[in-house]
Amino acid sequence: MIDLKTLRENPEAIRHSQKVRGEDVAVVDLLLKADEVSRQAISEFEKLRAEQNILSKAVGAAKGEEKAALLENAKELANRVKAADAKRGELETSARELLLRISNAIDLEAPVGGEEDFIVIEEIGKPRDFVGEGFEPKDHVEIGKILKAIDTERGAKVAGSRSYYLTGPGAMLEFALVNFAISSAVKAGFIPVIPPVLVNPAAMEGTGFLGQAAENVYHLEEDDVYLVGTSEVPLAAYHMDEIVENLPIRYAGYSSCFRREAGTYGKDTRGIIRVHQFDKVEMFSFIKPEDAKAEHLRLLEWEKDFLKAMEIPFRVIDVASGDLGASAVRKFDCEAWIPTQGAYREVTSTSNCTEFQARRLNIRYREEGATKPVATLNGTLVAVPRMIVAILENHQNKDGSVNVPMALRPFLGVDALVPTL
RNA sequence: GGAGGAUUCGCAUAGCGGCCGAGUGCGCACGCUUGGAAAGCGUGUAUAGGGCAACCUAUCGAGGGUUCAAAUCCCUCAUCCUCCGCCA
Repeated sequence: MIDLKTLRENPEAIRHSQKVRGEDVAVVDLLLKADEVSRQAISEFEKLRAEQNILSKAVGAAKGEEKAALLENAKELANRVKAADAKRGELETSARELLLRISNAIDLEAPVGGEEDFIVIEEIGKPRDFVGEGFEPKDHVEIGKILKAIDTERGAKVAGSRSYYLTGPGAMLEFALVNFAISSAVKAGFIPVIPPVLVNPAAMEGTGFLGQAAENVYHLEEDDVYLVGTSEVPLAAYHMDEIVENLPIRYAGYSSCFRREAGTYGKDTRGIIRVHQFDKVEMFSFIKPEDAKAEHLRLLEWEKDFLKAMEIPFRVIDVASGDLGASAVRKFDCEAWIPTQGAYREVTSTSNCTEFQARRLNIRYREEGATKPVATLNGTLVAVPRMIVAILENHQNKDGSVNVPMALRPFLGVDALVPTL
């Protein structure tokens, strides 16, 4: 949620933000009006309430006839207070609803436009020349089959489309990736966390996943809990309703992630690029707002380090305004080169959410006696299936074996994955 | 799933329907004292909204209700603890 005071002072900035995001601009002025009306109602209620408090005390002190007379007044006043309170409640609720519909005020440095309007910030590493090497690269499904590492057919049999088994070397690869990721994160000062993946509505709502993103979230109706699509949710909500100290606080969460992938029927139907369930190590920072931009670049740097360690060619893009989540003011994606698609595909992503999530979740820190909302940022360290895709495809050999990146070898215990009979 | 008990200011606790936004202890901050420290003494110590301010308003797990007035009475829910049952 955005800051109302800032909105009152500079509504134009929010109007502009809504516009470049391709979202409703009119809601800004509706909110301004609703805010004014509700504040008026609050002050009316408070005035009456103050009167009532005084009168009530008088009733308590009075005796006999005098008391009876005061009670008469007090009853009448109580009704007016009740009415004013109800009105206040209604107006506050409607103002809040409008407030929750407004996305975070975009970073003016973010490129303007839609999904296609990203800016490539840099390209790191060079795609391999498979033609020059004299063979046609196989896609990860095929290699996965040869290595007995990925089983999408049985995944579909048991769990439906977009499901898979990681077996043998595939499973070992996950453990190696996760162990490498966590140990790197710990070295960098992150606190490793295994969070709950089943969360209550407050956590889901507070992180902004019940808005436009709601259709991609699994909801268990009987118990009114949600399966998280990312550990960002439980990590952000971890400090809900708290005043935190010793910023920055950095967590590296390892969890399963669940996504309905509604409305993606035609896309990425082959393989494990887009799946309903996967494991991920996510970085999450709580930091002073003035340090958020610098932290965003640090998170990006850690993501780049990981991809470099995986020896995978990739590029970094600055995602355009229309393609940002509601909480993010700016987002950088790292896209790995996928040889069989001849394209860069998103493997990690980092967002600066400034104080947007913290305001909703009521997470603050102290500064000069006052409390202020913290800034929150998140970034993927490794999303396992997509990283496996990138590794298998980029490091494959003609015979279907796959070289293991140097950094992973200590964790995997082998230099190459080779087909077995 | 069943039966009890609990939830108050960072922690531990007190709290009669009006004198309770709330006492006490600990902790913390500042001051006095001291050569310095401890002890002792004193003062302060929740959050949020509104107002230039004095100040006002709200919040005693959450939400409803009764009442002129609710931390206190009633209802619903959540969480925690103990016991029983069941399962890991």
